[in-house]
Amino acid sequence: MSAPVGERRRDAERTRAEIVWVATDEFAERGYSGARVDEIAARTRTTKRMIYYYFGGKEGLYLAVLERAYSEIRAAERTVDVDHLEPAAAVRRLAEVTFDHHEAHPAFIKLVGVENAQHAKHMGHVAGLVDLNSSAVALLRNVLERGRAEGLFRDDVDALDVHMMISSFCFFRVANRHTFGALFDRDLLDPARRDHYRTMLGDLVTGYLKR
Amino acid sequence: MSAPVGERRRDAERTRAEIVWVATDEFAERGYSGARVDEIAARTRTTKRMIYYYFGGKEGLYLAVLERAYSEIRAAERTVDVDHLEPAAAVRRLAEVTFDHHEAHPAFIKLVGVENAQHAKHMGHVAGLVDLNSSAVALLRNVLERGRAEGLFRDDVDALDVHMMISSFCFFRVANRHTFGALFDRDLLDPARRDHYRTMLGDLVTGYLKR
DNA sequence: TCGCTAATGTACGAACTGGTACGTTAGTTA
DNA sequence: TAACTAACGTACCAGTTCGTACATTAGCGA
Repeated sequence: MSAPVGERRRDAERTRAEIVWVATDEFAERGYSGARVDEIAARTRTTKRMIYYYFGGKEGLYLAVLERAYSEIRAAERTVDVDHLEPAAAVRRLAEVTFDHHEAHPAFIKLVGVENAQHAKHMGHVAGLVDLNSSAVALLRNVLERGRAEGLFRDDVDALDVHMMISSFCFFRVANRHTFGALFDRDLLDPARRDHYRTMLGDLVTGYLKR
Repeated sequence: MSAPVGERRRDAERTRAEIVWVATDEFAERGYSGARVDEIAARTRTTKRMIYYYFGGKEGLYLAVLERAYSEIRAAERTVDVDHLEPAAAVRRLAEVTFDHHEAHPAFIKLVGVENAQHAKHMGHVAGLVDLNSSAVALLRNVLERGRAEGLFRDDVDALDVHMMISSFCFFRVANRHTFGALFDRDLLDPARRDHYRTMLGDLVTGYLKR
């Protein structure tokens, strides 16, 4: 925020963070092979040398980017408190949180696409990722269990399937907005239609769960 | 199929087709910038020179790939005949066709991802694409209209929204199978679960439409 | 205040990669 | 059958891009 121009300051943490920040945007926007190490360096206040100093290379930097991106979701997901809501409302709330999160983090969505394009071969190298996402599904599993116990939900639904259903809708809306817009002349991210889609997702999921 | 090795044959059409075929796979697998012109040439029975001769360059080749990929869906979609089915069954049938098509054409799904990564900037250059996809939605619109007229469906649903809903599910399952598998240890394309997901999609959509 | 090391900057190289100049051959047509 | 053109192959270039060798400085601890 206040780095004196032309003066050399030593601040390892800031340098690291700034590199990861810029790289996130660059990898998300241009893909793994499309991203240029020189370009990332140019957009930071430091040099390419630092990327190799801190991250070893392009791949190491990409790994750091993936790790940070996923840690940020974790923080967002933790804010959800659904225990005091009735089952249907809780499911709807969870879907909305995913909906909002996807919309607010297009760069993350793009990274998911980039990682899939590489058959998720880097994901295994990011520690704690699995536990992280599993816990998110566990939350949903509990709600479904409650709904079943109260006789409100079908008893043949799997939490992971519901999670997939919710993610599909939210992911597609953000990830494919360009081709969808080009083909059907409809901007899926138009703010005027935001509430419509949010409600639609809730209806879709709760409608599926009701017995 | 029977090109004599080491012998020079002139067959413009075959050469063109083979280049596009290989390039489809290469662009889908490695993305636009990740794909290598030399690599594509090496995997054909001709040389890099021919790519420039027929397509002008990397971008021209990519355009040809996009065009062919979309034309192939058109053919598939035309096989659907839903007029003799009752509305709910017709919608389910349309969803299943999309489901099957996505599963059978992973390279196409990847190309959609690649094109979105580039903000769909090439799509406009492929003639007839918009009409093509619009007609697919028109089919769905007719069925929904029938359902509404018979008092079976809600009257506030938009055909394009339903199309999006269906595509989301099918697209996600194929496009994100790698990260999903890595995070949750579930293979979304496991043949043993195929029918389950197909039925689930049908239930999901028809459930949403019912009033 | 004087080293000592983490942190940073500069310059450069080797390999890669899209693209092209130029030569050659197959098949058609006058 | 001679000439002409579409189709094809070879060799190469110029720009790019990841990575590194080497020089330099900031700030901390003795």
